[in-house]
Amino acid sequence: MEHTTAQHPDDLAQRLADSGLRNTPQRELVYKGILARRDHPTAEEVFARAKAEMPTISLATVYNCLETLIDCRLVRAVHFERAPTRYCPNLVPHAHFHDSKTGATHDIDLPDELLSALKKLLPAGYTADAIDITYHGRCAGEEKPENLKTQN
Amino acid sequence: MEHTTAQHPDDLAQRLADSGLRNTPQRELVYKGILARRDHPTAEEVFARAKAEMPTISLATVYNCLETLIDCRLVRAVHFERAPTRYCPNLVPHAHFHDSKTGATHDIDLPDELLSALKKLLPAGYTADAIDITYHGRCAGEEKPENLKTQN
DNA sequence: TGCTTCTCTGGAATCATTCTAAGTTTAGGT
DNA sequence: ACCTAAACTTAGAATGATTCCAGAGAAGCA
Repeated sequence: MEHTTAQHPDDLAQRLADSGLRNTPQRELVYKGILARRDHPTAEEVFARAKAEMPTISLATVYNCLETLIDCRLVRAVHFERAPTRYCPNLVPHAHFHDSKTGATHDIDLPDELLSALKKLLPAGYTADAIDITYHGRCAGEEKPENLKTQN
Repeated sequence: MEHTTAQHPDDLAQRLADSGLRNTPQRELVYKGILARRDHPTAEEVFARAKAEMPTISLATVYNCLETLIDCRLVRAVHFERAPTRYCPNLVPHAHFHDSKTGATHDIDLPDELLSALKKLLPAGYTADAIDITYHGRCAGEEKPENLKTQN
């Protein structure tokens, strides 16, 4: 459970340096693509955003960069069933609400009490490093958005 | 959130009939394979168990039967990251603890209070049909089991 | 019995992701 | 400045779980 909040492109260089990694244009671009909108993009979507600025960037590089960002704890991977992995720059512990109609994803903040209540459910000897929580349902007033290029 | 408890091979015929589906040897076998052990097998593992009794059964059929069992609410699909889907005959609302060393999976019962506390976190207008909760961590006293054919 | 529908099956197809091998860049040491 | 090793990027091949497909089998019922 990591509470650090970065959220800013400038933090990237620092975090990379801390991990003994290099700051590259590709990594900046990928991070920027995730930070640009809080819409939990897939690798393909990040790829598309990056490509707009650097047409030569490859999908493999996007995957590599995403992996790096996760290692640096600047980004979290989010999974819904076996759908393509989504990437999230919100580092505060939170759950995800997944709208089954529109496919939109919303962050839900988790109070500390709730997290510790969850941990209390574990039998003796069990240690949780992380708890993933996903709500599946519908949120009113959110019809399928006209422009869903980056949604779903 | 479905609370019905079936857990017995005999319930299969009834549930299938209720859904207007046929009871077939393959469906019985697949269900039996999941009920046999509470070890959250993958489709491949269920396939292996079924094949032992019916060598002609195909993997596609196992996938079909699993889908059917899920539709009948006799089985739940469980996902850990993008690893192969696992299948679970425990229908009582519960979370999963995933041991990151051994890969073993344990059910964790969820008190109703906790589920309603979780639902209270949702903004107005959000309705959750289901909440998936997964713990990632280690449980003491469980070294990598000697025989891990069906684990991990 | 014959037809229609539901199932099963093997193999091909899909698709996100990872791997590979080769080319490029970079930080340091000289 | 120059060289080298290590870190990066890239395109394309490979992987692997799952789904699709088209044909063959059973089962219910008119």
